[in-house]
Amino acid sequence: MYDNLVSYINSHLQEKISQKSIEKIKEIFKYKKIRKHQFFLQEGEVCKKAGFIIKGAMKQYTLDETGKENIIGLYIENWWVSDRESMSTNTKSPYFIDAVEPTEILIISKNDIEQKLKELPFTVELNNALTERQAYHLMRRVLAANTLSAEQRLRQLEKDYPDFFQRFSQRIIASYLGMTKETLSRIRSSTS
Amino acid sequence: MYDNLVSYINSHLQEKISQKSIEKIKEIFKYKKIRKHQFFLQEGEVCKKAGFIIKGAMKQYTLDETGKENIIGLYIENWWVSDRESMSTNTKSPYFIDAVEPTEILIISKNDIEQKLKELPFTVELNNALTERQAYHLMRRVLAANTLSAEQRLRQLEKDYPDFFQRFSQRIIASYLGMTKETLSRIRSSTS
DNA sequence: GTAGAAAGTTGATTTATGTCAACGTTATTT
DNA sequence: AAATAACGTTGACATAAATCAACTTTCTAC
Repeated sequence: MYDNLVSYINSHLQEKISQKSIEKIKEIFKYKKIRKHQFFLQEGEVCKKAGFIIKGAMKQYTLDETGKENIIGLYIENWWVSDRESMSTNTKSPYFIDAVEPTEILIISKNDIEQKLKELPFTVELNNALTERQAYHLMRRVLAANTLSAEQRLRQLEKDYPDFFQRFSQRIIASYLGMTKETLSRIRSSTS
Repeated sequence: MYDNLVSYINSHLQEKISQKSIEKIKEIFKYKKIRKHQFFLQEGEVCKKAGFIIKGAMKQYTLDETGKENIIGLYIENWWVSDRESMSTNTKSPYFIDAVEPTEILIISKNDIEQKLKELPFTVELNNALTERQAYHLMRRVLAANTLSAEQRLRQLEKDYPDFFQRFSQRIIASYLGMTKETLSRIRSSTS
């Protein structure tokens, strides 16, 4: 159950974590099943946790006045979900995060992050690596949004994250790419 | 000369840094003047340094085939410039960074970051704080690009970074916001 | 201080993408 | 298995923003 997380951690560090650390991780992270459509985080909450997806898929989004979802994050196995800004600044999150499929997740509370996780030697390095990766990824998306056409953004996603197309509906992918589902459908039907 | 940097560092930490650390900083960071249009980083280079702007303004951008600048970052006093992805992954940068005004900057080399800076107790915490802030900022920009109209994006920038409008030309701001200079001009003239 | 370049403005036109609507298909739920 | 809802496709149309071009104003460099 914790294998994914442990190998994930190892893959982001210079050296493997100790058996003792593994035990600690098993203590701190709680296994949870999340049904489809169930929320991990809701708008207005202050985010008090982070989750590591073992199995399943989730989406992060805002809702506008008309009820339309604006999807800004898609996550599958071996990805983290959280609103780190809300967590670290203690402010209400503008985001919803919910499960797109039945999902299994390892959850750690903000308290445990701050208290128990800090004792583990690898967390600082790991946290740094993850935040940096997230920043690079977001930078690419800003550049894509500012300079690429709808079709080019789609092609980039097909190349970078081909798995997404098996896991998320076109409606969801379209929103993630900042276009309508109709536009996505037309691009696919013309140049498939 | 180092005052800006020291107070910047203090403002991002729980407790003030020691006099000894300040001395160390003065040793490690080199003061440099950069003329207008001079490059801090060019496309194709592996980025080997980071800079802290004391005075002046810089822009970060890619160039497309037609020679058009796609601006993805604008920086003024008390901001950092670097391509951290290039630096940490040792890959060629796709970005140019140059000075928009005569600029004064404190530069630290990658070597010194890895060797000398690591000894200082505050750097890990600081680095984390900065990367997180960058990530939050980028997330806002992705959301803005995907969901806001040209006018709304402009209004958001006017609100968040009013200083930019005194420092950067409309051509530059338009590109940063992902629109043409003509569109920006029209928005400003209609609803000024 | 003048010449040339860059920036900014405005108008006419084009284009990519959004919106609205109708309809068939595929999933879900009970 | 039927009923319902969500998804995906297609067409007609609307619209925000890009493009192209001409022109004025402001910088910048010699």
